[in-house]
Amino acid sequence: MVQRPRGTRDFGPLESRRRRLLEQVLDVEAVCAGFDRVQTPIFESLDLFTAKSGPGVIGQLYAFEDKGGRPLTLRPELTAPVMRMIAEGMRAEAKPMRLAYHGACFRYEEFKTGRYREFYQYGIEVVGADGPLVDAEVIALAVRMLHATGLKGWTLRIGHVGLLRDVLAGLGLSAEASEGGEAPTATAMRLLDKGDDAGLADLFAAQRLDAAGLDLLRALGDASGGRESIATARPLLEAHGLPLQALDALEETVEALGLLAPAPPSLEVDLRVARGLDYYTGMVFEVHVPELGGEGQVLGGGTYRLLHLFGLDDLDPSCGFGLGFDRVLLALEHQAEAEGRSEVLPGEAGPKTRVAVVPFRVPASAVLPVVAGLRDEGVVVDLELRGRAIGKAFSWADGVGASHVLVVGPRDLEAGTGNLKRLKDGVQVDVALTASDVLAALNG
RNA sequence: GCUGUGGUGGUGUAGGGGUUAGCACGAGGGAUUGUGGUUCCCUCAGCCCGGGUUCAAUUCCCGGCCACGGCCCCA
Repeated sequence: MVQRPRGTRDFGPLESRRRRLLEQVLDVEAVCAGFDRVQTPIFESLDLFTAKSGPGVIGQLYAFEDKGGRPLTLRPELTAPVMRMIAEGMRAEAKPMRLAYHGACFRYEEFKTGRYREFYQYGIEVVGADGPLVDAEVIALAVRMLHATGLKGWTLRIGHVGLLRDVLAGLGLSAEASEGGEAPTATAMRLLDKGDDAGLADLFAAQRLDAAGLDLLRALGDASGGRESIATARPLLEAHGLPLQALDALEETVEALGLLAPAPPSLEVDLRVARGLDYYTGMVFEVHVPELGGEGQVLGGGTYRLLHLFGLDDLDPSCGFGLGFDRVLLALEHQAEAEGRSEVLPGEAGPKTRVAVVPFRVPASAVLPVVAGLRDEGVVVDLELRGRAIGKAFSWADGVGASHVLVVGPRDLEAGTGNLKRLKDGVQVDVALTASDVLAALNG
């Protein structure tokens, strides 16, 4: 028995329908916010990702060579390919560009719930503009999308790595990497993001820095909560003579967000959010759900500089986010189960009218015109293909989820009619064998 | 990368060193050659893979693979 490769999944009819619905829900929000869908190849040049993330990523890539020896890889994410596409063919587009995308990505790593080797990402990018209003538009779209999916209980955390870097530099931490190590600021941001206070204290001691700086970081951490934390942070920064522009921008963003999107179930302005990636330069944000344990982050993004890698310095910085399609779906499924709902997304059960047409001991050609005619009208029609006995035909119709059965046997054929039975209550009527008559009976 | 638990028909399960490996749902056929979702009968189909211990392994041991969790990581 050949099995599917580790970390991959099959999606049956119900799951497929659910996935298409979720994608549609996200698309509606993206389109209404002026975003256009784009698509990039499933595989790319290996260089594209090593340029963005360093050579260390190769270990987690499905990398290979084609027959000409060209180094390629299945894409591990979608942001870099979209940036590449912009550099390659969208230089003449009106700016800023609002792009949305969805597709499979591949990472070779241990998989578990919410984490697969083949996984799906939905994302958007605003390219060619930056500032508090852009940030607000991006977060607002994320909020509107999650809101539209019906997801509950999620937490939005907004931070600002530019602000954080200012603070750390102001406290005397160097942004320069020591030989073979990471920069002290980067270490500090990682520790802050994890909430590792002891680690921070060690770092300050090792760097021979004033422990008063630690107190400031703790105070900023304590200031994290709702949007009022911005007001709390302001005097703290002022007291240390640190710049306030980033904080002002963040305040403007949060204010605009409140006007552009419904209030999230929980909002935290948390200046410790660091996202761990060094190409983020300004506002950063992420969304967590409680259902997924350690894999609870379902969305993340922010303002970043990547276009300069493609010679488009003038388009930096940009802003966007990636949404973990699989994780959002998992969280929705968990929530539906907890509430005893069988439908995870509305409408996933399929069409309510579905006609099973059974040619019973008559040539199938006698019913084919009405099958085609009904399909022309957009009715979902199943045709019995195995010449089953009448009783079995009904069992089959029930099994495929038909709402009605249209039986055409010798007697009907002679009269030019068929017998339409509504399975729900067993009501039967004879109808002429034309699409319009059957349709009328279905609606009546 | 570390670590915990588990793998019996398609699905869900019972059992257990020697068994006709049980049950339910499912699928196919029949009772019922023009009316299903009730009933009855028949059929289909299973001990994850490899090695070891043993007269004998689906059962015990080791390894692998797969699945489900918790850390590390997560562009």
